[in-house]
Amino acid sequence: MSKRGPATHRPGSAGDVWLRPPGRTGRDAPPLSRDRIVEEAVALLDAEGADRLTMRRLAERLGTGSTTLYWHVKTKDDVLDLALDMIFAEVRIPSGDGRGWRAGITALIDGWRAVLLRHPWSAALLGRPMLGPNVLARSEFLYATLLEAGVVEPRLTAAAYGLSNYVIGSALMQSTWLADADEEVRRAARERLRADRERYPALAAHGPLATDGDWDTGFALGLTWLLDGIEAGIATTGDAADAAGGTDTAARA
Amino acid sequence: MSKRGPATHRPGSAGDVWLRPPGRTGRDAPPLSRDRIVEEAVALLDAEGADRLTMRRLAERLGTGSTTLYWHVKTKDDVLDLALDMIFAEVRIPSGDGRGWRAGITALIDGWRAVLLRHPWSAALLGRPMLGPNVLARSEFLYATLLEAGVVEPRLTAAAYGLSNYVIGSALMQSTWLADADEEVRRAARERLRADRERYPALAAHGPLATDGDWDTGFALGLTWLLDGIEAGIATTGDAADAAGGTDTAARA
DNA sequence: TCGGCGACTGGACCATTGATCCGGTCACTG
DNA sequence: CAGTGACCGGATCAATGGTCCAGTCGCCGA
Repeated sequence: MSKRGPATHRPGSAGDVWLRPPGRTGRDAPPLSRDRIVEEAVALLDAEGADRLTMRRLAERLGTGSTTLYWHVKTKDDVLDLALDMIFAEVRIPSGDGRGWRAGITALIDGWRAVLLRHPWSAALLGRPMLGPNVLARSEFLYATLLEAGVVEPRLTAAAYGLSNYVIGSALMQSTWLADADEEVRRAARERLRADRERYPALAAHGPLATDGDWDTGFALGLTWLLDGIEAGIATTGDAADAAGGTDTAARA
Repeated sequence: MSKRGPATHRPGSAGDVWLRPPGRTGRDAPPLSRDRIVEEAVALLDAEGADRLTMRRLAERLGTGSTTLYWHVKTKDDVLDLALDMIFAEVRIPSGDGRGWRAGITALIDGWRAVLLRHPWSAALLGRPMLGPNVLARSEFLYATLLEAGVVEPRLTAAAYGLSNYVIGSALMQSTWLADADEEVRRAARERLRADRERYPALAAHGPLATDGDWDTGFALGLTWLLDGIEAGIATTGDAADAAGGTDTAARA
């Protein structure tokens, strides 16, 4: 390693002058923008999980020093917030065609859930205010669709929140349970539950560990229940019911 | 401080012999058990939040050195897991009196939610397998009650998960939104949303920021929807409906 | 042509944190 | 009273988030 080491301290010059490539200190990669950082952060998070994301590792992947990142980003939390918002861009906002509000909302929620599961680290980050443009756009669609469907105020907030919270909770639990130490913790937990069978009879027989898998139908069922409840509220109140132009509303009522 | 300092290194002797109280190196507090650690951890978490919990601070509050904690506990995550399970002991498990399954489940879920909101740090920790005895006991009650009510398998898991996920998501969002930088971030967010009013019209008019507060009725509404859906499933399937001994089931069907 | 200015980069450095090493102390037993 | 095992803690390590400040590069006005 030819101990040039920390003694000389010549910042910027990576070796002798003769070895230094011309122009921009070498390295022809795009000049490191906030977007590139976040993009790479998402890749790193996808690949190695939330706790393996450090500023140094991220910088290394980007071919720069860790300090440089702080010029584009104030703190590490910024990176996380930006990454969280970025993946929400993957959720396609359903076009407001004539397929009714239920179809639109179902599509949105399903896409939302798919994204959260595709990036398992995201579930653990949901405990922070989500105010990025992509998140807001999806929420806007949700509120707008519910409004068009005729949902009014005491129930409007409940519906929007209920749906969001349901997705978030489901994704959080599922990705926790799946990603966290695959097949090892789960078997240990199963064993432990079977050992205490007399203490938790129902849980041991029908618990989440017994029926491993098939989260999808369970999720869909719960979603249906919520939507049914919302729809029933519209029918009861009755006002502005078919301002939505959705045939689905009338059909199911 | 009379620089006796790090030079001498006399472990265990906190000062001269004359100053040392007799017996057990002084300090008459109970001899530091795992329970006492977790108890204090919960107190610290309640008082200062999740990110202020360090092993050193915790040890300081307990009047010991940080190293000692690792004799009772393997890692910091252990402390968090134990703390999370400990607060669930506060949730009273409803007695199976004749008030029907809906009343029991509602009571459980409400208690659950109350605890999560009373200890706001807990919401952020939900992204880890919850296998403590207290959590398991509550889940056991949930499953047992649903089984007694006559909910069968495709819908059983969906019901149990749906309810849990709904509480978790709701508590996560609410305590995030409330605890996180009170009244400052919220106003900034409100402002930002009002600024982009034309981009997010529905959100700005009826968003979570507009109708600040009254989370309770919203939560109750969503819970009703879920319970209605579960109940409808029982009525449809019809088998083993009144094996529960609950009068409520028959009454509402 | 040149001086400098602003955008950007990174090596050294700092404080904090989780965790470990290892030399202790204490109550209790034979 | 020696010995044993439960328990304690100062020093220390490695990793991490974040800052300081000395640099480099492209560009723009004089």
